[in-house]
Amino acid sequence: MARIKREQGREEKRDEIVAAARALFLEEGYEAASINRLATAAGVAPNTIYWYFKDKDDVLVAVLDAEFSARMGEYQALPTMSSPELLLWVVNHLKQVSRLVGTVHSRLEQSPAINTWHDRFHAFSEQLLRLELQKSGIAPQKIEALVKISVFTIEGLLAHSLSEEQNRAICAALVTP
Amino acid sequence: MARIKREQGREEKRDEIVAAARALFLEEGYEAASINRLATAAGVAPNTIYWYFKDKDDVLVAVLDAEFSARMGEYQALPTMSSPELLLWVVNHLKQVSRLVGTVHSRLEQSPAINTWHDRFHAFSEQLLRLELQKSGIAPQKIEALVKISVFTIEGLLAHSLSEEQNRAICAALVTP
DNA sequence: ACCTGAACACCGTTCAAGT
DNA sequence: ACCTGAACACCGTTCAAGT
Repeated sequence: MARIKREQGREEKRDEIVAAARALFLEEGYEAASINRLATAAGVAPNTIYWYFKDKDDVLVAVLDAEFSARMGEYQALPTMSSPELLLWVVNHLKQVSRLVGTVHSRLEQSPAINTWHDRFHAFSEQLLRLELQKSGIAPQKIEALVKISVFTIEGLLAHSLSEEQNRAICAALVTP
Repeated sequence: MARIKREQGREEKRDEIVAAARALFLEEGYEAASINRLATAAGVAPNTIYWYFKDKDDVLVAVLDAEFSARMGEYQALPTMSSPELLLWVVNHLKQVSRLVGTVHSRLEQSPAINTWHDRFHAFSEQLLRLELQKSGIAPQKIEALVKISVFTIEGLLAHSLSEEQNRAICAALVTP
């Protein structure tokens, strides 16, 4: 009993740190959000972070995991859409966490953990896109190239923010050749 | 006379630091290449760097400028190519400095100087691409979207390294819809 | 004008010590 | 098991002092 209660307490504390980290990483960016500031925001001593996480990148992975499972629910509850509409929805949705997307790309080289997370996320996203493009009747031999081009375009739209009209035109041009 | 000679000496010293920085940034990455290591490589004291450059990002801008003007010559001396061939040439060429490309994107938020350089480079590259696409007879109303998609795809190919065949297929799919 | 030694305020992380 | 104060080795940058 006591053991179970203690375990729950641990999970909750961890979640608090993750929530504080998500907010800080989005508001100030990963680099500017020091362990010191994060610890203050979460109400613990700086080195306490290391009781719950291996290092700073491990905190980032936890934030990404939480974000991913939170947003997957919304995706699955989505009504049927055309392919360009769907792409635009994804772009606008990810735009709210585009700072995290940028951080992931900038940490790829230096953190194997982030790299692994990134690979998994890409494989997952590409599979979703592949199914979507198959449904919309694209020529099969072009699908693989189009999947990559679409993913790269989504990343580009997130990194260099354009107007809503430009986003729309680009998503439309992608899937209607 | 003496003044001119001293000015040349300054330029040469600056160029030496830039050359050392280019090598270090490519070998170890911008973040890992500390001012200390850079100073050692260039044979000066760490704070001497600050006599020639405003800050570390200013060194990066100097490296980018040098790289840009060095590579522009090769581009202009290029024989006539089809659009997909040209895209592939650019990708393979930029791949040799893809670490610099990644660094630029990861510093965009934190450095106004890098941001300015990045904007200029994008404007320049997009103009080249626009002319190229006009020559190859793409429908005019689709050119702007295709320019962006092409740029984003080039960036994607540099960031996530794929096989040569995949690169070729993707470049071909881009300009032959 | 050019260069430096020494210091500054920070960073992520570790460790011995407490409960 | 959980948390901390104090320290470690680094970082980019600044400044007073030298030539």
